[in-house]
Amino acid sequence: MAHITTSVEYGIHCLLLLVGNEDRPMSSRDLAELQGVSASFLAKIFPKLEKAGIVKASEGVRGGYLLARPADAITFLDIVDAIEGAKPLFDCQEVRGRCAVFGGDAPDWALDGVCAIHAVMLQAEKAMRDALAAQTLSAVAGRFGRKASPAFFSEVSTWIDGRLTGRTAKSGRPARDVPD
Amino acid sequence: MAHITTSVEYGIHCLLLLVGNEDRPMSSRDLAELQGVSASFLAKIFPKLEKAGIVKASEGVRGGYLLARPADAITFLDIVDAIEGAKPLFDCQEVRGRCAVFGGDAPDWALDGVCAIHAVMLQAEKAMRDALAAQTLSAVAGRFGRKASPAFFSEVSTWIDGRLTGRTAKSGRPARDVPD
DNA sequence: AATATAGCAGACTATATTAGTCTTTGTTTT
DNA sequence: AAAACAAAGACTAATATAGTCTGCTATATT
Repeated sequence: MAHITTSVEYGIHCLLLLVGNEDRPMSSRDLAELQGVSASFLAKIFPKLEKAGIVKASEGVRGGYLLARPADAITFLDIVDAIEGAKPLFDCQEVRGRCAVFGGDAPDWALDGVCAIHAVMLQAEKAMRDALAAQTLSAVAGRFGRKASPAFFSEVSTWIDGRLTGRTAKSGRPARDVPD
Repeated sequence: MAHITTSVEYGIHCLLLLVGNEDRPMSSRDLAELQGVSASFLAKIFPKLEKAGIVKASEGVRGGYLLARPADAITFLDIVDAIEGAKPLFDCQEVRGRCAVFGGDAPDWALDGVCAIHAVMLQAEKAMRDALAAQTLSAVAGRFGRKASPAFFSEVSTWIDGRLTGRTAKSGRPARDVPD
């Protein structure tokens, strides 16, 4: 699989939907259905985002998730690290110490500091992480907003409202379904 | 596993040993033993480096591998792409088209161009690739050379010579073993 | 010419990770 | 009390990686 996983992709899509949504928590189920992805899979992603302080959860019937911070204080790097746990781009096997001429006992100069190859990889990883850190949720949401049709956001809002008003009032059925 | 694999790590270690080795092909077996890694695993890596034009192979008894180009014309990116086949950092699932408000038929504006999230990931990937492309084999070899003990290179050279003179002369036994 | 040593290709195994499901528990609103 | 939520964890399936083994062809040395 790719280094940046599907979990991150789903997570970011959800967080973008939460931008500008301050007072109406959204459940992971609704977020999943709105986007056509697996609800039980999303349910495993959000606790990680919560532990990282990116979203805050509220339990109970009208519970759900909201952004825990302003969208311009959440970077893509924050999200990637929250979900994937800062996994390294490269995992050095320390081959340098195994050279046969050392006869199983590598000298100090050979093991001192970071392996020259590893150093290059760390530099590349930093370049990637810097690029991710330069992108905030609000910037990307803004970019998308400029592209989306004007009607889109109100349609989404209506969809969510339909979801919420369908709750508890009558049955578990979403409000889009034909009422009796 | 990490995105940049152990195969790449082994490959680069071997290529660094081939820098400055113009007229004495080294077999993948000797490269493996010199570095204490699996010979059969290395044997699967080198054909990829050859197809990419990074090394050239010679068959037969005194055969092996040499760099196919000057070491300052081989970048880490060349090596990573040769071995891993340019695999993407991020594999976009095109979630944007599945939004429930589209009702299964996403409008053009939603699918136009590259997904906003994907664009960020491509930018991060480019930053990483640029960093890898900026590092040549000769630069890293030079950096290592400044760090290594002066005796190291002649010890390695002696080890290789021992390997080669042991060939064919008597048996498969390397020349380091006691002669009769 | 014979042989050992080389590259190369492909089948094979083991293990780890990822994507995804399902069940249980506890909380909160209505 | 019932329904809707979060959260935790056990579980499965598919894929990728690391690594082994076998067989084939080519070639330099003897």
